[in-house]
Amino acid sequence: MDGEGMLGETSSGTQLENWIEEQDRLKKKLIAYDDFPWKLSSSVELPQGSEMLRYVGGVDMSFAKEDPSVACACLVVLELRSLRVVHHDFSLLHLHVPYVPGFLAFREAPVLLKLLQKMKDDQHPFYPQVLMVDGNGILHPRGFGLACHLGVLAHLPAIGVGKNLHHVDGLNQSEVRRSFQLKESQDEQVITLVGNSGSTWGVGFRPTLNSLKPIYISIGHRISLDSAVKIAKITCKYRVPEPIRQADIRSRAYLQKHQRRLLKELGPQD
DNA sequence: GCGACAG
DNA sequence: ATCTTGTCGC
Repeated sequence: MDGEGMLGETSSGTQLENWIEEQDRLKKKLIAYDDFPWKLSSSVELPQGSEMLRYVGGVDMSFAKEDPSVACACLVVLELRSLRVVHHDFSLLHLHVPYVPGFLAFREAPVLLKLLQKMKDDQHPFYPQVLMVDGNGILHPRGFGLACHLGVLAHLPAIGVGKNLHHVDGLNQSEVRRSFQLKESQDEQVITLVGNSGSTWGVGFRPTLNSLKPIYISIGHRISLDSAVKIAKITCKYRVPEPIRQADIRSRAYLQKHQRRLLKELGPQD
């Protein structure tokens, strides 16, 4: 009668407090600068032993309309130069954790981490050097979105990519659109997201001339905003960066293909 | 108090 | 996140 149960808890607020504590604890491990051995550009001579960025990962999840708790998680790895998928893996599961704005990671991170861990355990040659995440990084109420969460727990450089703006620190979509219009005469496709407090949360980015609606890039882990934007630019064939787009397409297709078996096997569970 | 709120 | 038809344009 009191609206509890939204989180499956018996005492309202307790779970949220735990989640906030967890985010604040992990946030202390966040690295907000380039912290990787590879290079983005080969314009200059390669110092001996230095490697290039070659394998870019992407993660996303899809859900069944019949039962929103039935989900498909997908991890893809693309070869940067060709933007071809060189690895993909899926996980079908039943989610018990609800989606709560600001706490997406507690719903999606566990299964995505498993997919990454599986590759690592197998010492897979295409294990990603950087991960693009369908969800924000520090562009988040407490500065620690899904991309940060995954990055820190997987010890992997990560980039947050949002298709909608999470309103934080006074930021809002119409404001971003106005900013683009002011610079529209020029070739400007990137708008820095500076909140009322003066801090920079990420950038609004219009990948193609067609896409009026921007995507929102923010730091996940072990990478600077500049590098994150560079990688977003070179992975965009369409509005959504290819690693995330492929994870999205494939997770949805896989879910549909196995829908019949899913509803029967996962449905009666619990 | 009311509205806003990644996926 | 998911539903859903057509439609405009290269």
